[in-house]
Amino acid sequence: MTDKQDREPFYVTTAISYPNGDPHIGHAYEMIATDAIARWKRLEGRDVFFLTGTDEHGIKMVQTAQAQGITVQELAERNAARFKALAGALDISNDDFIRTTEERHHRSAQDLWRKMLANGDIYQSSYEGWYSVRDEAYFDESELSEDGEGRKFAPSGAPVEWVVEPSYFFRLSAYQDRLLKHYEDNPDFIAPRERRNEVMSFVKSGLQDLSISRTTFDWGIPVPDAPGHVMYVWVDALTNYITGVGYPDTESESFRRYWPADLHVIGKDIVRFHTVYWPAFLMSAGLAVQHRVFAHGFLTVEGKKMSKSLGNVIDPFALIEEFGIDPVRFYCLREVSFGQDGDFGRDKFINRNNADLANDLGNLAQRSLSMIGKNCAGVVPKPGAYSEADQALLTLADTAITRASEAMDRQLVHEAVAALWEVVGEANRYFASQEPWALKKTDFERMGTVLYVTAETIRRVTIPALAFIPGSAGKILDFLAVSDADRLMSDADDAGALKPGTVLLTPEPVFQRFERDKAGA
RNA sequence: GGCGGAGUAGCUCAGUUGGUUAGAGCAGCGGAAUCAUAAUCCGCGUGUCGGGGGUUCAAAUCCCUCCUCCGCUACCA
Repeated sequence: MTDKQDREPFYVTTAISYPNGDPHIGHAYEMIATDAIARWKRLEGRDVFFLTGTDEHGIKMVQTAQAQGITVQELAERNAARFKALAGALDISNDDFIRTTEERHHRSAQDLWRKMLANGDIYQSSYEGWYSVRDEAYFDESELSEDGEGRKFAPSGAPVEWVVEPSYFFRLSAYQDRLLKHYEDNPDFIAPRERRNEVMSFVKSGLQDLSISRTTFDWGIPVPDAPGHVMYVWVDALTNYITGVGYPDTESESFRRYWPADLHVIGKDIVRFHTVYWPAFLMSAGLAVQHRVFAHGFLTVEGKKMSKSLGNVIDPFALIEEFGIDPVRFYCLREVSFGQDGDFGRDKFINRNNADLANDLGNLAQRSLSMIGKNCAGVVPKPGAYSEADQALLTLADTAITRASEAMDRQLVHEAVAALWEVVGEANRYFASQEPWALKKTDFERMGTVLYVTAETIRRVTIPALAFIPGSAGKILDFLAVSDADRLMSDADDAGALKPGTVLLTPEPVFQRFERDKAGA
């Protein structure tokens, strides 16, 4: 591997999670998908910086803490630790975990504020609206209901009153044209495509200035030189992406190296914040805009929306406990079209695990490698001349790897996985049709060639699979005696890198199979 | 309401410069094989391609209309 400085940097982030509750499968999903992208880029030899973290300020944290009878600091500590633990439990390869309550982040957000202020984009005015004290939130007139006496109520049923609150505003209206031009000039800025259309029509419809400070609570980053004001959480939260690489020290090595980010992976619900507000803030502060935002969909559970009241919230820790990390990762990456909504269903999960992992890949590795173990003394056989069938399989591996790479460049993770597994399926057909167990008696040398081609194909497919199922793919590569240094995409591309004569380890089953429940939900 | 997207086998979907018998994976049924984690391989689908109308020699693929679902339509994140 070459020196870090010689490799092209790639900076990727998840959205930071709001830790006013326990992490659920949706948080896990975003981490897993982003991790797959980060790992893939590392396999390609890029110098990856992968950031995730928690967004700990804002009114909801205060409310949740109150409800639980603890301080908001205690709540933040406790839950941020759980999110951090989740990343660990999922084998996420993040390089840093940022918390917005950290001092480095306060400095960063305040500096960004000052830059926007200096640029003339922040001014003081007042925010007026219908405010519900109980909800501690403003509501639009259209959301309110009215009783017979002209009193208005929030959707929650709480009474609202007209409140005028002093607030700082960001001159978002001034950025409409620049944003539109940015979208036009950078057609890949927002993905998937549908999201781009939505954002553009939103911006075209006209932008109003944004209220970016609050005075009704103090759990936030203080606005510089403005006692009583804390920053609107989104100003604070979005800034994490630059804090994570060293802002406000724009001359730091990491900032210069990694900013602007190559990719922000986010949920579809926060597209606007990332594609309208965030680039506008950056432009205002004189910073480069991130290259791309990809919005993923949401997961339902057994076809139903996840909710506390339905009691169908999936605890990712429990899931990993029951099935292991890689099956969970694989399901999220393979079963869901990245960018669209998906469903987590127990039967579907088990089917996917059994079919693709245990039966197809796991068993293929087991049957071929154990034949090498038993018939070739555990040493990679030397292949003879390739037959048409051999060549076809080897060529398919080539094209699949290429297709997978192209898909990953567009974050079509599910397509990348599918491309690789097409090879696995074909390798099984190849193995069955070549019948090496029969060749053992009739043409021992030919058997060796078939086993070699199969093992080599497994090697070439398993290297890219490290991005998706790092633990299990790593085990298979261990059996193949592939050293850590030889597990890059360039090695997968290198047909024939598996050297005859290499002593292999005795293979063991890598994947488990699971029984489907009798009670099919 | 406005703008946008979608409706293809039980499930998830592929399939638009319109053109051979509309495909894949999973699930299901039958068979083969035995190297392997009872894994694998082969075979099996009379699908109104949402409904209706139209253009065309020819439409899942173009036009019109209707139905259904979804997203966006700003300051809780």
